[in-house]
Amino acid sequence: MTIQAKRSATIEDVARHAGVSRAAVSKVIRDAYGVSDEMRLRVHASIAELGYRPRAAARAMRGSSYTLGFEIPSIRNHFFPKIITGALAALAGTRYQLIVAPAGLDPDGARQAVQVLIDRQVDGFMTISPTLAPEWFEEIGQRTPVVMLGRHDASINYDTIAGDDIAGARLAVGHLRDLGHRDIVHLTSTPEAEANIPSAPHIVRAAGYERAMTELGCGDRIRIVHVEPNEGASRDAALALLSGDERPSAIFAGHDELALGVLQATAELGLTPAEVSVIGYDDTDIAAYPAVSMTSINQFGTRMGQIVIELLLDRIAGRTEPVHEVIAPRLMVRHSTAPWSGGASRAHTDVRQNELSE
Amino acid sequence: MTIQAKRSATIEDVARHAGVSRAAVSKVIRDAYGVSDEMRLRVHASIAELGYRPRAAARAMRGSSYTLGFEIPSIRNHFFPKIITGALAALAGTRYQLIVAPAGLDPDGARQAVQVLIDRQVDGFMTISPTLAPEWFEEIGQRTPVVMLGRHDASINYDTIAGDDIAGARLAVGHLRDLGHRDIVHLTSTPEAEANIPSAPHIVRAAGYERAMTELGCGDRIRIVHVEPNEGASRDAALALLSGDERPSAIFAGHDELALGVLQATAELGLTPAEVSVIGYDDTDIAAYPAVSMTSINQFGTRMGQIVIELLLDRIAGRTEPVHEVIAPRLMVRHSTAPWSGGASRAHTDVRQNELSE
DNA sequence: GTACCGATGTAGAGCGATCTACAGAGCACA
DNA sequence: TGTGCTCTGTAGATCGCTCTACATCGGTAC
Repeated sequence: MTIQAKRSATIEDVARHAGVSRAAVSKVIRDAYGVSDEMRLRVHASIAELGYRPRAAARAMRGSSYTLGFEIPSIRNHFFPKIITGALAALAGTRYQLIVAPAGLDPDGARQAVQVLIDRQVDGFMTISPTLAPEWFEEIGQRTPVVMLGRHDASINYDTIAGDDIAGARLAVGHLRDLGHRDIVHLTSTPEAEANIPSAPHIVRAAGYERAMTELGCGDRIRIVHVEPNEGASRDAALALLSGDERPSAIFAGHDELALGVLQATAELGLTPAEVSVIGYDDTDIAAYPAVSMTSINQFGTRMGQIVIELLLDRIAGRTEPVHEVIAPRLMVRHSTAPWSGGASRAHTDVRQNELSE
Repeated sequence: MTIQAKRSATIEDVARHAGVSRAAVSKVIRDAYGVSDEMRLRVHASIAELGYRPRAAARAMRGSSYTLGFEIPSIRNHFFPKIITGALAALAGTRYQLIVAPAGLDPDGARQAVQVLIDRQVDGFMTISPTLAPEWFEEIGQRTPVVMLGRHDASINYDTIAGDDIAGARLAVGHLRDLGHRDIVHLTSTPEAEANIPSAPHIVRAAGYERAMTELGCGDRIRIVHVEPNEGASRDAALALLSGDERPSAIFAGHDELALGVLQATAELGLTPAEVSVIGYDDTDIAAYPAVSMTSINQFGTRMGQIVIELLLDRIAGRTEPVHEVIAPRLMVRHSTAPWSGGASRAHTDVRQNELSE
């Protein structure tokens, strides 16, 4: 054991150790054509003995980095880990690795995170950026496989995968309607920028809400409330809404975090689900937690993560036509929704547990 | 304009466009010594015009990649996002970027994730690996700055940052003791491998529990139950524990996820906090959620994330002596703990020693 | 006038892989 | 025996940066 910190082995060291050329070693580690069994064995033995690991940076200079990247907005949203879990499972057994670039805190964080991935020369990446321009991704998509998650872009140079937000909104409104609710408010978080991207999930959900309300005979009750995308703001908005004159009988929130804020407000006001039902979107684990037990729309995030990987690997393998996947959502009925009491003070909360989850 | 998808600009293009040498451009983008103001301006103008971005891979070949990496175990644990949030804040304004390598699903996932980061030649990384050998990190630490989070290793080639788990356990036990509880069981998740790392957080918490129990006059009631680290297993174990003859009056869980499983069990058995109090560790956001309202130990994860970045940047700047940070935890009292009712429903008899062994 | 000096810029090697082009061996077939 | 083909393995260029060594230049000191 030498004193100085030894540099770790390079392909050159392996080649010398095995008594072959660098190119030969390269072929072996890439499983490329033109290697005899005997050679393969010898090289693998040397690799093992020297503890050699190819440097991703050097590989990326000419070939591929064997790295896929995920750009993730605010990591505190519990929906995203589901996607990553699914992706990791799909990646097991391939030679590809996953890195995650969390969007930073400033407004331009998503774009920067995408740049981080491109700068690292990932072989493909997934992005969840409701606010970035499609044109930008069209351009990037010409060079690097891209999957956009959540948005329903009609892209040609990149793929998309999204939940069927129209159907999801329909499920939510339909469920409330079945329970006798008519005054259903939609609470959504639409930052200014997102308003420019009509294919963004929240925009589509809102459109789905309007359509469902109309189809179910509540077209005259359509009411959409916009709010900053955090639980506190949602609670405040809900408090105002629920203590005003025109109290709705149900609130359909654009995602679970908002719905949790609403639940907080109903708790503070002492309102039961029979008086004001609440339904979220994403079915994050906190919604499923028994003490919370919030009705929500499940988007099958784990499955989405798997498909993202499949789409990326397909593109890497050469596919050029765009694919637009849409996943049917599913209603998860829990205890935050109940038959409308008709405006009476208190009513029973019947127990309908739906324990299936991811 | 040509038809083919244009390759993005390289340093060569910028140099030509600005009418200077590659080396000059390199100096400008690295803010290195020996650049005139006039030159800096010209180069920056060309960079902007061409939309040039240096490739991380090429930089990593000779210099640094300006990338820091975080190895994160199971991303579904809500504690880790806090750390990342803190790190992102500390990173804003520096030239460094953060990438995250999620540990895969197989048993060796943590090691592989660390390798992913090393292969990508990050300039430094953080790891949360309760089970990997210190020797391995001592060796890596000679070449790359490493911060180990959670473990109390007495390392010399890498830094550590951890909550004061002895103090945390003391807070938990002390709080329960103050409420009149004596039969306090410690529920901990210790996979086989972790048992070999005495500095791992769960091991230290368990030791802290024993010490606190002894100091607070409950040395004869020490009972430690091991369980697989997931909510379901925890619930099952709690159900068994709470419906057995020797029902404890309180359960101190090694982390929130386990505590949530216990809460589920107490809910199913209809036990109130006055009968069986529950306390967790990590103070994840689900614990703070009003409907859950679980007493827990806060570890200041966001602050930890900041410090991790500071430690890494310090090392990169040349520090060689190890630093071992310890963060004092804080008790967050909520509604899952309450003064002991005195065992109204059942009397507790003798208490056996725990079954911890090898 | 010569020597020295600091400041600025350039030339060219080098990082560790991949990839293209090609050489040599072995074999089949006319 | 000569030709052509497949199969293995090698040589050497190359990717886009950084870094070391050195050239140049104007100013100052002696």
